[in-house]
Amino acid sequence: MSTVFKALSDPTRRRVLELLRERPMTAGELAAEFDVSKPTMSAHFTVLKDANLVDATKDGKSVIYRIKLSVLEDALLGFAAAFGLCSTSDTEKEETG
Amino acid sequence: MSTVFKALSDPTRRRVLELLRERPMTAGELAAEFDVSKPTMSAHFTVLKDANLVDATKDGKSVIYRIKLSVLEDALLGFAAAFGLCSTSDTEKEETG
DNA sequence: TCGTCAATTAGCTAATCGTCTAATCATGAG
DNA sequence: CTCATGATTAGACGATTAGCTAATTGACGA
Repeated sequence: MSTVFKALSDPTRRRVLELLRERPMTAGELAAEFDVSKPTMSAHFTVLKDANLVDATKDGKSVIYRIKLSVLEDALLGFAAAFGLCSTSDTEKEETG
Repeated sequence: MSTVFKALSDPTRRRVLELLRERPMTAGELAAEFDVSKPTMSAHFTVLKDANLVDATKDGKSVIYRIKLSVLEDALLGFAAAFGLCSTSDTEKEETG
């Protein structure tokens, strides 16, 4: 949980996720969208991988990154539901204490 | 946005929010729930205040903290909605498109 | 086997974070 | 005013973070 929020706390990484929401992209394609060096982007990818928010698969010389929406959903909506902020079908509960 | 996610990235601060979800509490009451020093807790409160996730009001010698659910909701659900994970503005309704 | 390209690792720096103790501020009681 | 209490500020310290350049790895094509 901490790793997810930590990953989301950086604007660059949030933007990466938004880009991946459109379609899977290679590390190079993603890096081209930002003003920082490729090694820096690689570090961001590692943070996202550690948070289990993206999936990396090798394709020839490239690495294709895909967003894992279910993990993002679990973290965000699960946490929100704990505060009664969202009704995720089965996650609604009544804290009687 | 970054400040909110950064605030949520620490387990102590998430727990503070969960406690405040039950009822408003003073800094001392909150600090008593954790194993860290009061100045450390005060620093956590500052992070939460900077993220606009809590509100602090002075009451005599004490300071009462209250959660600002609407801000948490805005950040979490707003971001989730950007990924099609939750309905945009109707928390009652199902997906409207 | 080489050379090239995509990506990551290695090594470094500056800044930020979480934590502590000690000191300070602010309020209410005597 | 003086003291005690609740809370924050000041200052320090180790760990982590985001960033860079340079070097390395891994997968092609010639």
